[in-house]
Amino acid sequence: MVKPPGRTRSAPRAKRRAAAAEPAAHNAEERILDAAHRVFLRRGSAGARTQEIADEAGVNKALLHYYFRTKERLAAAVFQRAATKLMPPVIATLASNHELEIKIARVIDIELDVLLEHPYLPGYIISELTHNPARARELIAALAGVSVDELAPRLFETLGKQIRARVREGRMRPIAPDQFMLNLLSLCIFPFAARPMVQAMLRLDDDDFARLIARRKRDLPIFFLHGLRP
Amino acid sequence: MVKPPGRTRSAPRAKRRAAAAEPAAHNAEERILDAAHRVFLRRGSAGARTQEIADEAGVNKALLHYYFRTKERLAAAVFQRAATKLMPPVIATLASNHELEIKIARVIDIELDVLLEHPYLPGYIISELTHNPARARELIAALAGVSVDELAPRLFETLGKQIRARVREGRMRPIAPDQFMLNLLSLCIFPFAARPMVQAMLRLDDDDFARLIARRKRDLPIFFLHGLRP
DNA sequence: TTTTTGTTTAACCAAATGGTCAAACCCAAT
DNA sequence: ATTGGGTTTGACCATTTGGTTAAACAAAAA
Repeated sequence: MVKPPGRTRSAPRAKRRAAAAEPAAHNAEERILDAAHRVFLRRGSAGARTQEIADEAGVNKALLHYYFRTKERLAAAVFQRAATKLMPPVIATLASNHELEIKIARVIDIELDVLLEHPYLPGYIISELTHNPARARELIAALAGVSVDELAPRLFETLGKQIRARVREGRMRPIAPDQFMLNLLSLCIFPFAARPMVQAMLRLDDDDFARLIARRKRDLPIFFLHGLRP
Repeated sequence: MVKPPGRTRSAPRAKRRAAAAEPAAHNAEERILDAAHRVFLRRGSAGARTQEIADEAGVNKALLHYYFRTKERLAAAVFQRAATKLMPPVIATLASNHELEIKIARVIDIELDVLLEHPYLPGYIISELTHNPARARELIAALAGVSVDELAPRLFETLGKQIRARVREGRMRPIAPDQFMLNLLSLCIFPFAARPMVQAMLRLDDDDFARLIARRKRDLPIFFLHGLRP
């Protein structure tokens, strides 16, 4: 007598219970989403099992179909959530009105902080996007609520303007804004995306890796700025 | 009466037939491996289906258990093959005795060429490594046949020596060899790893993307070298 | 207290999936 | 022509997996 199959599910609104018993806390829907996040991130959406998610959420498997109709929808929810955590900070900073040098320093600082806190996001997102290119649309949609048609041009416009100004002053070589951004993001994100490879190749434990990133946080701004000098 | 279960399978050695009929050519084992390569790359090893591989190889599903005992082993074979295509060129170049500036130019040139030919390798490898960290060992083992204990030190030693020389000449800021390599690889590989994201965000079709990479091929060496100047 | 409404579960189910096996097949050597 | 070994296949199987359903539960509304 519940949930006529096909209905869009009006979000259940339970909100009592500040801290529950066994697993963590929160209401069931959130616990499921959190568990799904963990499981999807370590297994990928093809490798993730609904049973494992249910177990990790301390919940019956059927309940996760009650809240999220299908595994696919749950995966989409997790992906959106992950992408939202990763991209907006950078976009916002790059689109801001700060001076170019400040922007660079800020993006590096912010991005590396976010990534240190969620080291496996890049690997997950890249994996997801590689095996499910359709997700790219969801990603850009989630970026800021605004469409990419609106955001990207504005971002590249201000960025390009700033670059041209620096070039006129003779303080910078010309560079296309998209290459500018690509270089910046490459240097920040890649080490995390390739983290297992990096750790294996350089024989680093987790602490070593954290130190490596800390060093990058110091060095990258200079490296990047010098790279653009005439 | 064939293949006693548990035996390691002595590699079958059929080698006649220069060009066969339907699918492509080659003997069955190779066709299977090729098909597996394609399927694993686009679906990931968790998402890949043995049936799809068999179909794409034009072969009965049982045959692929005959040649590769399990899906897991087939996946390992494909991974090794993929990793081998991607890493050795760079390693060899970096470990060579060329001048540092030449090395940089060469690595960028070679790596971008390889990646243009196999654009989805980075995404696949990162995905695989993220969801199956154990593969990291296989990777470094496949790198050159030599163990990482042997290769990495030699590589970083010559690299470090060259860097220190340049620093002494006042032509370069000091930088740790691992950071040097990480920066170089980041700038080369990331755009391919994040290709779906990049294309969606910058609204590029495949040709646009190829042009973007062509431009990088010109710009990266200068960017990288300038980044290291004092 | 009884009803009602949203939540949670145990028990099931059909389809998909990796894997097996005995038989058929092919081709070279006897 | 017969034999013998590697190769290929159709049919089959046990499990796993995403998904469903009817019933139980809990707490607020009547």
